[in-house]
Amino acid sequence: MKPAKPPGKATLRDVARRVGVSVATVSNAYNRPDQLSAELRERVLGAARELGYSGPDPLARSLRRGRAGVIGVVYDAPLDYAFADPAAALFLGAASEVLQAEALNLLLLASADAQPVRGASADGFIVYCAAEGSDLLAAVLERQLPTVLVDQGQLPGAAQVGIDDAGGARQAAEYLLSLGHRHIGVVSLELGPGRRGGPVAPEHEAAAAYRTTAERLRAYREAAAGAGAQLHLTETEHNTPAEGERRSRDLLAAHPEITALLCMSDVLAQGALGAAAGLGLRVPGDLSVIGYDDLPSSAALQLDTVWQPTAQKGRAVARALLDLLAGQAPGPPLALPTRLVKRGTVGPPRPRPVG
Amino acid sequence: MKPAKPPGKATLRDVARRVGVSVATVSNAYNRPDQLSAELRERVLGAARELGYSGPDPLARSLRRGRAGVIGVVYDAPLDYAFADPAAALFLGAASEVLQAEALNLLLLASADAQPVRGASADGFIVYCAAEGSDLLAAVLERQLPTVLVDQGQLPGAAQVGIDDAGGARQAAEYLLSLGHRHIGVVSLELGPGRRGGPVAPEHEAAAAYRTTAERLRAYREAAAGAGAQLHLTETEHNTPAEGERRSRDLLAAHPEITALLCMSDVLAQGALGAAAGLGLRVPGDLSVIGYDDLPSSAALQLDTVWQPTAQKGRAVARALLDLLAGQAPGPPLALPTRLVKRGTVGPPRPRPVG
DNA sequence: CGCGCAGTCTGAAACGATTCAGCCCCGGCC
DNA sequence: GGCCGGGGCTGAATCGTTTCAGACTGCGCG
Repeated sequence: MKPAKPPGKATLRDVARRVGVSVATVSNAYNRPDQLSAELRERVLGAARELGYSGPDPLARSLRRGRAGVIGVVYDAPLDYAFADPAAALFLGAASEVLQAEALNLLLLASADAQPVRGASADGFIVYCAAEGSDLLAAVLERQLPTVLVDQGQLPGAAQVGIDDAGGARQAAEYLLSLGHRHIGVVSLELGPGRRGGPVAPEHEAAAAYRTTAERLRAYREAAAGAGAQLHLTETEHNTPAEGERRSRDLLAAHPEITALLCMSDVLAQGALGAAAGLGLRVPGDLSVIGYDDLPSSAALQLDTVWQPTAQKGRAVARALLDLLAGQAPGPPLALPTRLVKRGTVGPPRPRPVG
Repeated sequence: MKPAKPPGKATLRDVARRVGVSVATVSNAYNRPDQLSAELRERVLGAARELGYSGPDPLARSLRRGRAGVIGVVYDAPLDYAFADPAAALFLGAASEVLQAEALNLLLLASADAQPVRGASADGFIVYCAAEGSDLLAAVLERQLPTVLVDQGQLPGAAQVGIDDAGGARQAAEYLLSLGHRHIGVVSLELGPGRRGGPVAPEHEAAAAYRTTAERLRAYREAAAGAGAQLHLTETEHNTPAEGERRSRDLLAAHPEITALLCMSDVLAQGALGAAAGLGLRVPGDLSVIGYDDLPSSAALQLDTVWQPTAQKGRAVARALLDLLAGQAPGPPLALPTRLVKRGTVGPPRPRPVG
C-alpha cells in the first residue's frame, strides 16, 4: 500500500488512478468532453472533486501547449509612476480588452531592471516605455518573441504603433505662437531614464532617450525657431500633477516673462494650472496653458490640449501583437493622428508691461 | 545526419549537443556557474549565442521548480476602471515593489469572468476587488493557492488585510454632523457588480456585495441615525471624477436641501467639487464636500477627507503573501487605521432660507 | 457474414528544463 | 603506496500535462 495521501497537490495521474482510467482520459474530460462518455466524464470530475484536484496545472499545460497565455508589459519605471498617468490606464485597458478575448492576460514588468523580462513566461511583449538603447529594450529583443513597440523608435523584428507625436506638438506650439506668445515655458516629460528634473542642459536635451519626449521637444523647438520665439525648458521627474505644479512654479519664478506653458501631458498641465492658481495668475488672461493627451478629465478643466486616440492605440497594439502571434511578419509602423483641441486655457499673451 | 537546423527555437539540448556536453552542464552554466570550469562555461555561453538560444525557457523552469514567479491580481472590473483610481495604482505599486524583491511579478486578472483566474499560472493571488459570493472569488479559492484578500470579508484559508473602513466613514460623517449638517448627500461607490448608478433602493442597499462600500455606508447610516440627520444616497457606476460629478449634480438637483456631500472616494469627491463649481455653489460656504482615501492630489484641492495608508496596505499585503508562500498559516486579519484630515472643503451648513 | 466506421479509451512520446546521486581523475597526506 | 577529498561533469528521473496514433467494441449495412 502506498503511503496514504501526501497532502501535496493532486495531479491528473492521481485522478486517473482513482477512477481507474488513463491520464489521457482525465485530460480529455477537461479539454475535450466529446472524447468520452458523459457518464465517465462525470465520474472523473467527481473523483477530482473528492481529491481536491482543481483542474490541470496551468504551467504544465502551457509548457505542453507552447503557449503561456501571457503578454508582458514592459515599463521602465516602478508601477506607481506607471499608472499615475490615466492615459496609461486607458491604453492598457483597451489593449487588455482585445487580448482577453484571446485568453491573454497582462503581466506587469515595471522595472528598469532587465531580469524580470528575461525570466518572464510570456508569449509576447508590449513595450510601453523604455529608453532607446537601454538594457531593458535589449533584453526584450533577446527573447525573440512577438513584440510591439508603443510610441517608440522602430526596431528590426518588432512591430511598432505610435502617434504623430511631432505633429501634435507642432500644432500646440504653433497655436500659441499664432496668438503672439514669444516667451514660452516647456514643461517636459522625462528626457531619459536617469532622473534629473529642472532646467535642462543642451547636451542632455540632445541625448534624450525617450522617443516621445524627444519628438515633441524637437517639434516645439522647430516651431519656436520658425517664429523667433524663445523656449524655456524644464524637465519633470515623473508625470504627476504635483511635479507639474512644482516645476511650473519654478519655471515661472525663473522666467517671469513667460506668457504660456507648453506641457507635454495633461497631467503636467493640470499641475501647471495649479501653479497658476497658486501664483494668483489668471488663465488664460495672465498665462496660457496647453497640454497633451486629452484625458477624459481634461474637458472639465477646459484645458486646451492635443488629443490622441489612446484607447484606439491600445487596441491597435493588441491587434498588432495578435497578428505577430499568428505568425505574420510585422507590418509597417502605424502612426495614429493627433488633433488640437481648443477649449479655454489658451488666449493671447498679456500685454507687456510698459518699460 | 539530422535535417539541419529547424528554425524552431533552440533548447538546452541543442546547446549541449553543440558543445558536446550534457544538458546538466548547460543548465549549470546558467544556474550554478560554480559547478563548472570558467572555460567550459564560456564555451557553453558562446555556443548559446551562436544558436540564438536566449536562456532557459521560463515556462519549463517554472514547471520544474514548482514556482511560476507570478502573483495574480484579481479585480472585478475591466482594467481601465481598475486604474482610474490613483489609489489602486499606489497600492499596486507598493505591493509590487515588495514582491519584485522576491522575483515575483504581477499578472493582471481584471475581469468579472472567472476563467482567467482558473487558467492563470500563478503562485498566489491578491484579491483586490471581488464581490462577496461571486464566481470570481469562488474560482480563486478553488485554486487553493496562497491568497490575500484586500479590504474584503474574511474567508477560510486566506489572509486578509484591510483598513478600518467603518471607523473612517464614521469619523467623516460625524464631522459633518458635528458642524450641524442634517441633509447630507452620499456619493457611493458601487454596491455590487451589477452596474446600476443613481438612487438606490433599500433592498439593493441591503444586498451590497462590495464589502468596502457596505461598511462605509453602514457607518454613515449609523452616525446619521444617531444625530437624526437624513442621508440621500446615490450610487456611481464607476469610480471616476466624471461619474462623481454627474451623480453629485443629479443628487443636488433632486435634493436642494442637501448641505454636504459625503463621498466614498477622493476621486468621486473631486467630481463633486466639479459639480459644485458647475452649479455656482461655493465650497464650503454653500456646500461641504468630504472624500475618502486622501490621494496625493487631494492636498492641492484642499479636500477634507479620510486618510488611509494605501502604500502601507500594499506592502502589508505583499508581506502577508510572502509569508503564506513561505508556508506559514494565514495570520489574523490586519486592519490598518484611518484618520480624518481636515483641510478646506468642509464648513458649517449654509443658513436655512427663512421660510 | 464480413467490412468499415463511429465511439471510447489507452500508451507513450513529447514539452524544456532542474537536480540528485554518482563517477572519474588528480593531488595531497600520512 | 594507499586513501581521502574535492572539483568537474554526466545520466536519468522528474515536474504535470497534451496529443497522436492506435486498439477494442459493437453496430449498421450491403
